[in-house]
Amino acid sequence: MSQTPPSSNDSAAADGAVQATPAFSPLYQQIKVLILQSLQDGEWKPGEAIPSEIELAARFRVSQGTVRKAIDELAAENLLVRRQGKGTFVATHAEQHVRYRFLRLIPDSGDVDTEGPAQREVLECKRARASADIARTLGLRTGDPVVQVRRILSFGGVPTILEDLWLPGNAFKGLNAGQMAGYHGPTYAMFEVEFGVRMVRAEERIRAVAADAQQAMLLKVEQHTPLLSVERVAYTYNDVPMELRRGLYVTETHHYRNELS
Amino acid sequence: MSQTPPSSNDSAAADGAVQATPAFSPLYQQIKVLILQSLQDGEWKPGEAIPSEIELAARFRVSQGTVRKAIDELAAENLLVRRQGKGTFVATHAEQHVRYRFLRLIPDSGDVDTEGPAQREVLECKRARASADIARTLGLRTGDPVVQVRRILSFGGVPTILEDLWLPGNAFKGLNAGQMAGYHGPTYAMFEVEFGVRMVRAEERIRAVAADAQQAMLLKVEQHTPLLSVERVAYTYNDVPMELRRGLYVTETHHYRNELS
DNA sequence: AAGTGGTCTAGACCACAAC
DNA sequence: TTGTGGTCTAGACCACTTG
Repeated sequence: MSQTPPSSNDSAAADGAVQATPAFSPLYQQIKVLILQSLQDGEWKPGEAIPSEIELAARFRVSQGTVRKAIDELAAENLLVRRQGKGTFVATHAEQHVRYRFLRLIPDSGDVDTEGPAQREVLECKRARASADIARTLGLRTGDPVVQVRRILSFGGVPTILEDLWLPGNAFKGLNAGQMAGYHGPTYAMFEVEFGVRMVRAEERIRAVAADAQQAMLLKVEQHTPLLSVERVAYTYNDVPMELRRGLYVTETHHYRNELS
Repeated sequence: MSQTPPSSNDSAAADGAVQATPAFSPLYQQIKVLILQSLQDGEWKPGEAIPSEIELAARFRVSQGTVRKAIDELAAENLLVRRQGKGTFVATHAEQHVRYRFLRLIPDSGDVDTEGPAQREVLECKRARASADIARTLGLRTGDPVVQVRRILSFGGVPTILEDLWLPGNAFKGLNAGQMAGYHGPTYAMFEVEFGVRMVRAEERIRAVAADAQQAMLLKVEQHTPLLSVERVAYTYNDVPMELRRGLYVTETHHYRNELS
């Protein structure tokens, strides 16, 4: 960790490109990258505590304040969770207060708790080969192995979400319907435990569509009922796409909630 | 600004309630409130620079680092914008890179720039009285004066958004169709300039609905076409609601983009 | 009591923008 | 050259958790 000056750019020349601007990178950003690296490498697993700020400061040969700023940013990105008096922990989808952080559909009453968690029914869970567009969004090649899942989520017995998931076959070897249905808690928490894959962020594209005959049957609504089409790409560390998900949401008694700021 | 100790709780007893925990509030939070107060009071207007960190530190009798932390949080909330070497500025909807920050509908191509800004057609702009539910969400009483606007936004000549807006009559006295249609740039930027109202954050509830006869006609689509229903409540400083907006989005060539993290 | 994160300070220096 | 925000440090002390 060079300190004086804070190395203009530590990254080894990956290719022959020459940067006109040396891209000054603050020390705390370099520390952030190092911590991120340890997270990726699984040195600290979801739910575990990472070393204390003082330990990390010693390890990286910087002041506690610099480590603090790096951790602050990682906490702001929901990769770490700070708990005063206890330590800093690797974020996980299994925590109570962030459960279903990525599920934005809530009952119109707003009272998520009375409803409880969704009931899951797995219709299909099979190995397949990636089509061209699925391969593209998952960063694979056409024909590469993928796991495909189709399921229905119900709230209070009412089928509300029909979802198709595509996952890279290599990372999710051995995923089966039993796991998808049996795990208690968010699917993403199961992915962490069973496959060591932690979803960090996601992008969604939302449209309004009309239910076709099959979709209407599965969701127990009239054909042509307007549905929310939610296409999600979820990413692990380092912006690596690890899931494509296409969902159809019934919005009779629920709505998709979003906060703009 | 009490410093030793950092006043356990400065707020005067608003009611007779006794707090079991004194609710320790860090100095920088108190500074944050003071800055927020100045923003609300219009001491610094959108687009203007606020005093330098050193000046604010002197004014509040704290160190620069404490002011910095307060400003950091306000910048993270998009209330202030820092520009190295120049100063810290009050955020505004008129800035180029945050224009239409609250409009999440983008063309499927993803290329927002080729499309350019929306064409606005104001169908209606009238004074009215708040119905019960509109009064409730705007924090008014039923029958209080409101301004109601109906308009259509088109992209490349294609009508895409049909919107109804309700605004508190007192704050938006004198708003007329000419202003709504004539202003170049985001409507929220016009609100800042003409009425001194800055929208800080908003909540949206999204559903899929079918176009009725009138909506279909106005948006030039088939009746029963699935549309995205977006109900937004926008807030100024201090979580005061200042706008209710009900929009219907055509999602044939556009989609609502959302980022989860 | 010991260890963790959280706050606050003061000072030095760097990067950027404007004059 | 000056003034702004941005980084980095070192140390003191506070608040929270656990033993």
